[in-house]
Amino acid sequence: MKKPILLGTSTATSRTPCCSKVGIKKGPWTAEEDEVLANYIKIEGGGRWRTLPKRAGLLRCGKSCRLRWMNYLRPTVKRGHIAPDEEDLILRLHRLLGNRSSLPDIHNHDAYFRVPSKKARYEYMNCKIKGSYTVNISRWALIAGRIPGRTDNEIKNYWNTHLSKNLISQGIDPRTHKPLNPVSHGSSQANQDDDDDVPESNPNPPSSFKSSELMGEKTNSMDTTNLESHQIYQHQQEVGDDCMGQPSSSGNGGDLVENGNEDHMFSLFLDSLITDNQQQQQQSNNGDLWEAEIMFPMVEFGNPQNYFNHHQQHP
DNA sequence: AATTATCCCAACCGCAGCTAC
DNA sequence: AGTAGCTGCGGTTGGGATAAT
Repeated sequence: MKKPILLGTSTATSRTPCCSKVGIKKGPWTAEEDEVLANYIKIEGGGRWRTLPKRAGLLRCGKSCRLRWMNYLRPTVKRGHIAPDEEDLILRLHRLLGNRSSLPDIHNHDAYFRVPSKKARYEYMNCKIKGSYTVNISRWALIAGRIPGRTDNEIKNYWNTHLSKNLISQGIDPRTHKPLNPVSHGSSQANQDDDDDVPESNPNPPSSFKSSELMGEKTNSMDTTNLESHQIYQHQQEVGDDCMGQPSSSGNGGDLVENGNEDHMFSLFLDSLITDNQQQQQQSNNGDLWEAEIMFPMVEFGNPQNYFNHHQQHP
């Protein structure tokens, strides 16, 4: 159901709609519109979405243009079925990243299991570096960023229509990746959290897992030499916001070089998590997700570097 | 063959934090 | 400091495609 418009909020009252509803076309795009949009972006570049439709001569709102470009018209977008290895990666990344509401409050580790404030969540998801460099690492975008040619919308749709149902049919809560009926796995674990709405992603968060260590997911490059020979991992560079090389409003084009080391480190860290998660599943009796979750060893590592070092020492 | 049910995904919507002024 | 506009995200919907009856 549609959420009610909160007229009392400052944003709701002050914001003008993204487009004038009068004369704006909605619904499926025609081939002609696609051509106009693609040609325009090819020549003029993307960005400035609000004014782009007028400049391009389209009777669409900017958001619609952006969405059409990002999810369909971009040359790097891959069409077709999700491959099994892609599906596997989506599952593992979703387990690692959890639901949006389970993202840890990085500024208050004691509150790790509580639903973080939206502010904290935003700061976690858009790690702000040195006041000018923000990198969006939201869940679907992050997952999509690991799968070349796939968009966050596609990943999200695939999750909602396929993977979540598969998990439910296996008796697994797709939100928490834990059994829907936790009794069979021991009540102490299942009921340790009084707040039923809060998934228990990582019972032992890294103590120094701070924002500066979470960055660069969508734009970084990576060294895959020490990782599993998974073809997917090797094309991460394609994933970035390819708005024709224009920096986004959030300043993605900022301190990439300056932060390259941390950027690289986080990428390696995430890959380590993925690899480790896969190993845990293999070791846990044909992929018993519940057992693998319990065994997840983030507690051993105070920060991503330690975690990564460990994996290099114990591949 | 016709009708109904279900699936799937492209597209829409509102929200919230950002930057610019 | 306050406000307006921009961007991008997650959640949701509508309708076409397909399957079942």
